Amino acid sequence: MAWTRQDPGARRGYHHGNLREALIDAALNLIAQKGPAGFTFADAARSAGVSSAAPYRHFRDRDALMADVARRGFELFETHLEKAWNNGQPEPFRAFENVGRAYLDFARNEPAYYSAMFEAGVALDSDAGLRQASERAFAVLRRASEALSAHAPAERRPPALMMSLHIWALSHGIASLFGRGDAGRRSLPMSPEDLLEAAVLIYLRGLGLIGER
Amino acid sequence: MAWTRQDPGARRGYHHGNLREALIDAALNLIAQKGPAGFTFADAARSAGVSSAAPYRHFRDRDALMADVARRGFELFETHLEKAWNNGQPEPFRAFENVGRAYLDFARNEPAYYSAMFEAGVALDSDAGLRQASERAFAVLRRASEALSAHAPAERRPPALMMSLHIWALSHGIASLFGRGDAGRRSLPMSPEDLLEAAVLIYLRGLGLIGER
DNA sequence: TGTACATCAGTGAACGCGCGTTCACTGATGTAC
DNA sequence: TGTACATCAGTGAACGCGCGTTCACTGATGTAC
Repeated sequence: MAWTRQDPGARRGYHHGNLREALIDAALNLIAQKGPAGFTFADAARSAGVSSAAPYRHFRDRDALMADVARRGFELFETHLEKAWNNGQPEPFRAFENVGRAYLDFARNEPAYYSAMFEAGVALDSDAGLRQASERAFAVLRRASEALSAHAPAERRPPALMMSLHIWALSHGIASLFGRGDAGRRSLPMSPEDLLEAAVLIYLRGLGLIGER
Repeated sequence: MAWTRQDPGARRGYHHGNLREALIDAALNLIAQKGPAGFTFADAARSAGVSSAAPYRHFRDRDALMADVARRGFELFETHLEKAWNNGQPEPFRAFENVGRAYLDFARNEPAYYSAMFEAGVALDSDAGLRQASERAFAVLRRASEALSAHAPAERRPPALMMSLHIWALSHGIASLFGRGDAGRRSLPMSPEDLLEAAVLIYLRGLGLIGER
């Protein structure tokens, strides 16, 4: 837990040095432990080893902190998805599946970010940067869908926006129902990854983007 | 707000008469207004017009109340889905789409139940009846998938369990991302219903359960 | 290089508030005879 | 039908607690000259 700097001796002097980051790390830990509703402003201050008044130097209130966590989450999410898509390399269909897997990986490995992004009830309009970050993450799905859609004959090319919304909803549904790290609320006869992969294959076949097996 | 019996004059005497129900109604209202984390045990008591100690006669704590709300939600959900499925009448594919629409309707019209069921972090094991109710609701999707799957030629009949999990995840994903009453967080170029219907059609085509348009 | 000063980023004490929970109590209801 | 009694379902006062927030303050840092 070195990053939370609970140890006063670790500080460089009177000033914390990096309190803003430390508060965000503390929030992530607390969300991961107790759920998106399970942390307070005072909690975060305590974890970071500062007085309960200190966070007000960096965030207006708990919601502002939460919104910042969500924004960072979307930015991280975007880079993960982008890396998985890898410009459609080595091959678009394979890359598309990698994106799906990256989606589930993120939900599982970063449950705190995922909660803040999708479950904490943070209003997307609360911060312009937040909405932008959210849209940039979605844009990766959209670009991937476009690249795949372009493989279809022109006369029956599926609309890429709709396609990306479908994939998003499917991934999100599987992630929130079955794919979370801690809870794992419902048991499954297969892994969330296999479940998603099967669904995407069926869906793409339905679009005529891949052959009849 | 007659159902919350805020008016002391409406009570029949010293006893409330129906406090358990009133507390659940109060919880539903408060969840709908302020989100699943946005109500307290004391809040519910106040809404029902009783002292803050009264709820302890009916629920162990706030979580127990929440679990009961979720259980009732699943039961209501089941009856809605069952009614929409209507034993596959008048025709299985049409009935299947009705189930999808009923799913979204429920999420939109009963956001408080939906929150308690899927977003409040209620552990399914906290109550045996809760898990059962949850499974019975899912069983409707499963039966519908089986009926549809049976339409395929025996040698390439899709596994109904997987199919129902896919439909569930898709519906849940669309409902939570786009289909909620109050927030409506993300705007769409089409209605959630149309989005789901399109996805289901593509999916069923991918399974070979409906023809190539 | 040194000094004076402005600004920044913390402290810690204080406050009001609402929540959860317990407790002895009491009015209302149901039932045995 | 009436009475005595047990049980049920509330009251209301009290408590300790932690949260959010404000405030005057002060040590640390940066910068102009």
